[in-house]
Amino acid sequence: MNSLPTLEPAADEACCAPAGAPALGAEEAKQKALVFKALADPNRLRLLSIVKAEATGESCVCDLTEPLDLGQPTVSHHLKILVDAGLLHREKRGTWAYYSLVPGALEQAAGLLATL
Amino acid sequence: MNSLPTLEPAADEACCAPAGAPALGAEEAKQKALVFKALADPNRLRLLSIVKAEATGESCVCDLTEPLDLGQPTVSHHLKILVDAGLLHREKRGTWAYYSLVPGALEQAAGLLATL
DNA sequence: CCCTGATATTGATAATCATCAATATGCGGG
DNA sequence: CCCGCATATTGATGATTATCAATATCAGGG
Repeated sequence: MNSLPTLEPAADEACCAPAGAPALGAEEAKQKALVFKALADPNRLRLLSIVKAEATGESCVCDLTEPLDLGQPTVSHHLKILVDAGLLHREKRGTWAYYSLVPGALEQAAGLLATL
Repeated sequence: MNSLPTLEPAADEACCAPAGAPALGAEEAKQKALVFKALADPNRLRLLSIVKAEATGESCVCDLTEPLDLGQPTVSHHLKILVDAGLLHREKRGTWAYYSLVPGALEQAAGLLATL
């Protein structure tokens, strides 16, 4: 249903830009923009922050709706965007869904800026 | 006219988060989201990339409209957003406007992810 | 002093997005 | 087997946003 490589396949172009196109190509730019789009919302940044700050490394949706003062469907929606962007991992155990940071994902997102 | 601290005043809060709020606060999140909002557009990423790749370190608008296949007003609009976000610097010499990367701005933006 | 060219601004429009209410799904307990 | 709870999905609505056409600003040249 989705073909969003977003983060993982960062190595989709050769090391040397083809002569005449040293700068970011259109498709490459669109891919990178997807990650920043996911980060471009205050509530999503707070979600990442809360999950990161959790001692266990994971949080369930029920712990996330209250501090953000948002409805449960809205939080689920934001979480889905973060998962699709490759930033969060989702694991369902019983009735609860636990979200955790994808290891290295934030560092990789930061690295996107270095390779502009 | 604008009160967008965005990048520069990153030191607007104490070093230690107030007890009870270990995660990102609402206002802090909004500020950081502003920077990522500026980065969340493919054309703006390409603008940054082109300016960065330029040997002289700067580009004028006339050199930026063509590779992006966008109208001149649209490019000016995107450039303004990048300037407001603290990522680009604008200098007008004669009839031309030259844009250059603000030194360290991309690194600082990347650092925002480390301090979530 | 007008004229040309480069850039910025304004106004309008279509697309995207954040949010909520309502509903669906699916697990665990009685 | 039905019920309640946690989460996901759908549909609708209001708010942003990206884009363009038209116009304004403004420097330099004739």
